[in-house]
This record gives sequence, C-alpha cells and structure tokens, in this order.
Amino acid sequence: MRPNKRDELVRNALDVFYRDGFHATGMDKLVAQTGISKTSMYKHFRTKEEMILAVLRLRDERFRNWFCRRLEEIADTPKERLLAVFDALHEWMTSPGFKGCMFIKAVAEFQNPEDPIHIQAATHKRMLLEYVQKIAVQAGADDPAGLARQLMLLKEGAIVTAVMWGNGDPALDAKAAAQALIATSGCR
Amino acid sequence: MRPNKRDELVRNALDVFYRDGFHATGMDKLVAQTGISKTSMYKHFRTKEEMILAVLRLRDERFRNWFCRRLEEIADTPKERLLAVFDALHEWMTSPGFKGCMFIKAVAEFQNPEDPIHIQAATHKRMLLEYVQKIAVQAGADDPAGLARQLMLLKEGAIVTAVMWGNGDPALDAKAAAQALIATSGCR
DNA sequence: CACTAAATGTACCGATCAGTAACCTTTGTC
DNA sequence: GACAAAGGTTACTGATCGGTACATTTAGTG
Repeated sequence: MRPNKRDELVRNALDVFYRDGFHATGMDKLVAQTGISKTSMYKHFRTKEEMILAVLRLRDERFRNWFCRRLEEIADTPKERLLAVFDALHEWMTSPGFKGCMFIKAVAEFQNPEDPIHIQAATHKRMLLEYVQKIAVQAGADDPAGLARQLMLLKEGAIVTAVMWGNGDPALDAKAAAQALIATSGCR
Repeated sequence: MRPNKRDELVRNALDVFYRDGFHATGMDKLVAQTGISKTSMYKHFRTKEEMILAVLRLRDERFRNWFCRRLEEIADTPKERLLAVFDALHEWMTSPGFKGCMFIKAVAEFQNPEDPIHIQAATHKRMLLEYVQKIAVQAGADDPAGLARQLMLLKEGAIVTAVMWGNGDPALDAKAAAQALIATSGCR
C-alpha cells in the first residue's frame, strides 16, 4: 500500500501557506518547498483554490483536535475548561513557528463572503464557538451562548495582538478578562 | 497652486488596497482604478512598499482622528468613553464599505516582524492602545494599562469576528463584555 | 511668451503567475 | 512478467507581476 502522496503534499503545503501567506505563495514555490512535482499537484487538485481548501480542512482537523484534547487535559470541570481555553492559547502562541491563526489570515486575504475559502474559514470559527458554547452550558452559565461569544472575542483578539507584538502576553490579558467575565456569568 | 496629485493617488490607492488586499492588488490595477499613470506613481514612490506605507499613514491619520473625535462626541466622562469605544466600533462595522481593519490585514499579509509594513501597522495599534489607556487613567481604573489592553483585545476580536460573520453584532457582545470588565475595574 | 515642474501615454524589461501537454519512470498487484 | 495507476521531468502557455525608458503634453510662474 502506497503512502498517500496527496496527504504529504497537503501537509507540506500547509506549512508554506501558513508561513508565507496564500497570495504570496506561488505554485512554483510550492514545488520547490514540498519536493512534489507540479504535474502531481494538478493531478490531485484542479486549481490552487482547491488546494488551499484542502489545506484548510487539514488545519481545521488538526487544530480542533489539539485544542479540544488540550482543554480536557488541562482542566476537569467545565468552568475550569472555559478558563483553560486561554492556557491552551498561551501554549500555542509561545510554541515555535507560531504565525497567528490561519483562518483569520485566510479571511483577511479572501474577503469576499461568497468565496469558498472565506466560507470554510468562517465554518471553522463557528465550530470552535459551538464547542466552547457546549462547555458554557455544562458550566451552568446564565447566558452560555453570550458568554461563549465573549470568550471567543477575547481569543481572536489575543491571537491578532500576539502576532502584532510578537509575544504570547495577550493570552494572559485575555485570561484575566475571561476570569472576570466567567465570575459574573453565573457559572457553578 | 496645484492640488497635490500625490495625495489624490494615496487616497485612491487606499480604497483599492483596503478593498482588494495588498498582494492581490497589482500596480496595473492601481493605474486602472486610480486613473493615475504608472509613471506618475513611480515619481512619487520608489516601490510598491513605499506606496503601501504612505497609504497606511493616511489610514492611521484618518482612523485615529475619526475614532478619538467620535469617542468625545458620544460620551462626556472618561468611564463612559471607555464604553463608547464599542459604540464607535459598531458604527464603523455597520457603515457601508466596511472591510475589517486595514492594519490587521497588513500584519496578516506581511508577517515578518522586521517588515516596515508590519512595524507601521503595529505602531498604529500601539498608539490606539495608549489613547485608550489615557482614558482609563482618567477614569480611575485600578490597573489602567491592564484594563486598556483587555478592552483592546475585545476590540480586535470584534473586528475580525465581524468580518467573519459579515455583520456588526460582535461589537454588541464586546460592549457587554467591556461593561462587565469596567464594572470590576475600580473606575469612578 | 518663455521656462520649468508635473503628469502623461506607450512601449518595454525580466520574472513570476496559474495552469497544461507530452513523455518517461516508479511501484504495487495480479 | 504484464498491466495500470501514480508520480516525475521538461518545457511550455498567455497573463500578470513590479518597475523603467523615453518622448510628449499639461499647467503654474516669472
């Protein structure tokens, strides 16, 4: 059984797009950096856009898996897990190679709301929001949906600010703010 | 006295870069959309990068002027002005042509922290933060710097989320969160 | 009117863009 | 060993990239 070259391509392309951006990464650079021939690329994907969508799918899968698992590892109770969001965030931001959120960057480069790339990025964010909202329900918040939306605002803000300043400190500020919000949210 | 063509160029280029992105906007598109010849462009700016920097300077000047003036119009006391940040934010997000924060997008496209464009965008954010921090001092917050950073996290998060969902609702969530944070901050 | 600076049109540069055609090599399966 | 699918090599397309050369026209000032 042949180890799927397509998956290898998507994995490598993910790194390049994440590091250098979407428009700034040409197919020739992808050939050079992934070691996979252009003909092979275009046998698996009809266009660059299709490839970006596949890359975003992988990124979504990887990130959500890591994020959700990490929350469960860090904290035991739902209320603690809401706060652990920002511990996981801080870990991510201070890990080597951190370059911000790929989906925020995708939306920044593909602003048209009808664009498949834009839509897929928004879907990722919606799924993360729903996951946090579930935890907020378990934690017994008075307005779990509202609390989840607020916490996610802090999270997105911390990510873009961490990229701006080049350090993970915004996650600490976000955690402090989250603590205050959770304290007044009616969580058990 | 000749009306400065250079300023006209920067004004028009601002619209195009804001709407379409930096890498996705070529100099030829700029010629077509601004009605200014490429030769003239390169008499005022040696490179595309220099032009982007000029565009960001104008954007910074315009936005900070509008934002600070708006806060003073909306609210009279420092404490009220901290909250008015999110009223102004909501006005901006629901205004026609809103396409997110140009500086967040600049950082997303120019991730290298040494890049002049990246640096200039970060400078804009730092100046906004310092402005809000001054208000927090006037409002008598126990930790004005920390409160200002938290409020700015909410602001950045609201901006990127508003672009994601395509509406201004995140500003309302951010305002609600800000209200809770300000309430526990020791502000008069 | 003469002079000058600013802005123009047109045509071009080499490099890169996304994407393709034709042909060859590897690899796993029967 | 025959077969087929997957992957690779090389070279190419027309369009666009950022940027330039050069000659011409416009417009404000003395």
